Amino acid sequence: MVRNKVKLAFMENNTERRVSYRKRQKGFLTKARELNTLCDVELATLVNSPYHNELEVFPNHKAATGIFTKFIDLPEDKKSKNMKTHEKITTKRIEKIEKELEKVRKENKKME
Amino acid sequence: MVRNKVKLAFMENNTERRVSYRKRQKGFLTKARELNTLCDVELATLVNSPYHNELEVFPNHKAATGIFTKFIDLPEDKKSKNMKTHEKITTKRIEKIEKELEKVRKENKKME
DNA sequence: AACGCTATATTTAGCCC
DNA sequence: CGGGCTAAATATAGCGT
Repeated sequence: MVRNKVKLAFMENNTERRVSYRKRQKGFLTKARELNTLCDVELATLVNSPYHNELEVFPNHKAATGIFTKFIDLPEDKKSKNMKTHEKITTKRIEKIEKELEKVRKENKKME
Repeated sequence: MVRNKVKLAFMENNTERRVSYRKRQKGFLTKARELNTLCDVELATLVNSPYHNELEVFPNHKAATGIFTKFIDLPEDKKSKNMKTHEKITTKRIEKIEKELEKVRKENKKME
């Protein structure tokens, strides 16, 4: 992502991975905070890594628990009110992801 | 964050907010994916917004449910200082094993 | 191991269609 | 509205301490 591009794959070097983790974890939380504040959406994240003792939770333990609980308890049928619409959305999302995947693959090839 | 800086506050303009949301949501998921892949940590996110019908879940419904459940079920006493010490020991052990793993990997590469 | 620095890669606000 | 473009802001890999 800088100086040299980094291939999107597990970083095998322990030291580098740890340093990268610390930096990226910080950036990730910043992005979460920005999205949350600017657009006022319900957002929670959870990171469990061997690099810190406690879990990294956003925005905080209580709020995250609330959001997660609501998600887990969500009955199956609530997840697709209208199957056709649901399928359409899913298809679109898959197309998007496939495009991104293709992009990433091309980028990775370039770097080799 | 570009052209003009944006104040870290709720965007009052509906259209701008929606556009910003779409862009930032995409960026946020990318960052989650990168952190997850590069550092191989247990990571889950959940975004519920009025801008899309479904919840945005990372990495997927099943994995997220698992991670969230584990988090919610975590008993209070697991957060005690004793536990932290224990976790520290575990972390150290993991570090040791990882170093060994790295060593082995290097040796394997040499042999290729 | 953790920090600070900086050169680049990446993200994204403001526009245009 | 949703997609594409681009300039400017940010994030971060590699390196020195």
